[in-house]
Amino acid sequence: MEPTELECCVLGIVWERGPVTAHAIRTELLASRSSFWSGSAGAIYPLVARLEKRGLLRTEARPWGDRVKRELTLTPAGLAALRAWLAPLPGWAGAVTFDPIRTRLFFLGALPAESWSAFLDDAEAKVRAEKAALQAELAKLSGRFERLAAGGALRELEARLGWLGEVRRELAGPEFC
Amino acid sequence: MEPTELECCVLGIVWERGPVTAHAIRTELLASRSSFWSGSAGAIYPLVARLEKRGLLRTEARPWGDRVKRELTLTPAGLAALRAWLAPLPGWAGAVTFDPIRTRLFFLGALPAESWSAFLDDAEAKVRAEKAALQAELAKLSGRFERLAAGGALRELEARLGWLGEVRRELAGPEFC
DNA sequence: CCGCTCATGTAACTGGTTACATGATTTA
DNA sequence: TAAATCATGTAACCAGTTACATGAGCGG
Repeated sequence: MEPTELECCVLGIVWERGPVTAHAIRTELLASRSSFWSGSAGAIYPLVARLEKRGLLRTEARPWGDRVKRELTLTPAGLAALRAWLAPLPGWAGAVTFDPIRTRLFFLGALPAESWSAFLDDAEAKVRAEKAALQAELAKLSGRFERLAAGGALRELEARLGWLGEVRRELAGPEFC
Repeated sequence: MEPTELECCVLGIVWERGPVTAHAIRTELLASRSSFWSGSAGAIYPLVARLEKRGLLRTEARPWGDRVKRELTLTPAGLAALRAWLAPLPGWAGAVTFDPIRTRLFFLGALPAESWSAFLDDAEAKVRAEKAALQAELAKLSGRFERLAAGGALRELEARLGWLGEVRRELAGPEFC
């Protein structure tokens, strides 16, 4: 079966970070700025077990007290799966992404016109906050692709801010509609 | 319990389109450019039943042959739920969205450097195709908020194209990393 | 009368969430 | 030594997917 985005993302993290524990993967996902990746234990541990059963990951158990610490590495099949996921891109890769603000704007007419401005203030404040946090993080990144990816996220947030400004001008303007 | 994004989106569609059948909601979601909204029957029909049980939707059964056609309308509680969903925005509303291309770029180093350019070509072609389709659709839209939302989606796609160009320049440039 | 669109559903499955449970190691 | 962090898992649940099943109405 087609692996999920999260599964392949985990393969990618293992590829990049060398031998890692499932816990380290979790913390990396939890640190991600995107709300898409939760990294809950209930997602990661079964997922890792799944990938291991499919032969994409290999775990090496290290004694740690009277428990074991399981360090994950990619198998050749795992690397192949990662590469197959990277390219070619799925058909929907270019599709418009899910933006909760844009989705809500569709139905903004259900709120009284007096509150539209407050809605836009709220949206702008939240995007700006995210942008500031991302910029602070970007300054600390060193990896080539990490920086490029963060740059993309930054451009996305800037596009949203520009758009919110346009929406504000349009809604403040002529009411003929 | 907190309603899901899909549930509230359905409330919004019912608010906007007046009395509609569940089927019409499906087709509207299926037509959406975002791959996020699938509108499968197995999602919509149980969802509508759920919203009805919670008193957010009311259905009026119309005889149609020897079956019934169920037309949905918002209840006052449904309108209140829709408004509560619209504002205030959830804390994560400003977060960076999920972009499959950006996610993959993180791990592009797992592919040989010779194939990076093909990856970017592929990504650019897919985003451009989406942009063209969206522009064609935008020309046909008439609703104020519909147009504004589509404009936001367009800006997002343009930001991604700009970013892909930047990535290309960066990767073509100095290899010192 | 054939095929398309409108229309309503169900059943099995699955990936991910929330919440819980446990214990080792490190650091203040 | 107490608190924070590292570490591994499980159980119940749930929303959404895929695939299936059925049938009305309509245009060619």
